[in-house]
Amino acid sequence: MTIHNREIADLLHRMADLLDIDGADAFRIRAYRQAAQTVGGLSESLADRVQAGADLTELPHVGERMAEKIKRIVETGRLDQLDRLEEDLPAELSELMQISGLGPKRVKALHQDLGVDNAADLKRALEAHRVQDVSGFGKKTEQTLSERLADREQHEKRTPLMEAEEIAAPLARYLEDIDGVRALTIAGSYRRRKETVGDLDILVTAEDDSPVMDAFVDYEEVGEVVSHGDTRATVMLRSGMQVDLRLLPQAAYGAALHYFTGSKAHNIAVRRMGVERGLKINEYGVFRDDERISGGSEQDVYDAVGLPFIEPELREDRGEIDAAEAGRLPRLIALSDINGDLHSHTDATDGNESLEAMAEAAAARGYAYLAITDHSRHVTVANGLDPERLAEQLDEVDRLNDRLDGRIRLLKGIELDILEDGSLDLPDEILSRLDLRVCSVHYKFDLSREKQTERILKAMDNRHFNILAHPSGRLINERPPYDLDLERVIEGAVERGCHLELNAQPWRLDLNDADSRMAKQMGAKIAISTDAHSGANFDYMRFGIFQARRGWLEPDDVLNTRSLDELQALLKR
DNA sequence: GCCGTTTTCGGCCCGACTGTTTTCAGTCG
Repeated sequence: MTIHNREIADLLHRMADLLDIDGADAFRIRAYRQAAQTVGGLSESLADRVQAGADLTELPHVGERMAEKIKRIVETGRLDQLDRLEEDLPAELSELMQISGLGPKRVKALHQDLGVDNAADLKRALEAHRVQDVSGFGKKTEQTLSERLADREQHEKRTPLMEAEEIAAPLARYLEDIDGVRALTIAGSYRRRKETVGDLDILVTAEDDSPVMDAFVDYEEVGEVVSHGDTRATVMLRSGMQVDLRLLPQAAYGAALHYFTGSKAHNIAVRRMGVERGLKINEYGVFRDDERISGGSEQDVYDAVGLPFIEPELREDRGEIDAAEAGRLPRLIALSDINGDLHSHTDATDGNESLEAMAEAAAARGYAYLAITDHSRHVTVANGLDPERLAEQLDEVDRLNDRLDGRIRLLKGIELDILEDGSLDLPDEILSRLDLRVCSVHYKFDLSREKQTERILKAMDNRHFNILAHPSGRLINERPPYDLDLERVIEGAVERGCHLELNAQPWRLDLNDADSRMAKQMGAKIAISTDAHSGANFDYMRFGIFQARRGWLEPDDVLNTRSLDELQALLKR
């Protein structure tokens, strides 16, 4: 069984945590954490790289010794040094470190003084009020730990971006209405448009006498006030979302915006460039010899280190700094570049609205074209179309196109099922009458990596195959991606003149950011599609755009930025 | 443990808040 990058990253993270608890050198610990981050963010399989004899030291934060360890992990599934650490420190201690308020020192104290090795032990120790007697702990700490532990049990997942927006928008409106509040930005992964958000980091500037800090903790949705100072406060909302508010001087707003937008790895890289130039960069500004020289805008920060502005979606330390230095930052795609939608359903199958209503909704968004891609017959639960019903729909599309009089052009399409043997579930005769065919895996998610890959590649051999829909099949927080050699699938798509979808449904966002970027680099074209089941669903497009931007996509990488003529040329194979 | 057109040794981001201290350690972001 080949080991996944995620598992390698987990081992390295656990190594870092146990070293931390063991009191090892802080920079050695960080080296493991950085290497784990590199491994976790990689799209192509490290196991495959190792087998191909690739030089792993080319990866950021991976040196000779780390490369050797990763090789050993790939070969044996284990890490000797970690095994040795685990003789004295239970692996579960690493999980205790995830609990907010517990770091390496306290975890070690709990382990040594109370024999607490995991969350269940901790819960018992807290209930017996034995924690407050451990040196460095007290009654208050015991209380907060009890709350955090209970909280964690009911809410441990990151929040999808769309939900985060629904929580953030009313809070932002509430804060903006407080006396004296001037500027407000939600920073952090929210601003980087990451597919899920851990917590909200809100930055405000305000008049000196503004009651914003007090008003924040009084917000009606606040469940618990975690901390409450003059310039910084943290609350837990009743939804389970943690929110940090920071009050900043106007002059420092740009520097703070940069600092709190992150990512942490990006910030460290920028600060290091600052240090090389004799500058200190923190959330209050850019300093030379303790003298503040700028920091009112984010551009000030980038100016200080000689870089052009880097869009928040790119700030993940995935090469954006090198690209900025070389003047090769992408011109990221924007919502306004989108010219149509290539995946939508009507009430003929599992959509909620008529063909005409969908056409009108798409036209209202200024689109030049909309592909109607109802389900095919294999998806019986969705009342999938057989050849006869599809033929009827095609006639209806013709009639409607006439009535629409050029306001928008409906494309004849279908969402085909890729069957287990790699065939498509409608005959070629009817498929040849269509403008495009979107093809999906909707069942048999548990095939082996080899079989799933072959299944899709075989389907692409059919010359009617145009776009592979939601290529990984994952549902955020609900269903992991099926096992697939995505690199081979992309390669196969490029060879055959097929394309891949970035499905914009907020719970799919599939392809993800890293995979979108890999597809781009391999020369694939991507359709950003909403998979709309109602007219309102066309608004999901913005989430697809966010993910695409995080994947470094430019208008030229995307199918549905094209004019109708260009699109039709690209769909020919 | 990583990294390097100043360096193969000696650096590695840094400030706010809390609770337990009695001047500061631990944690977080």
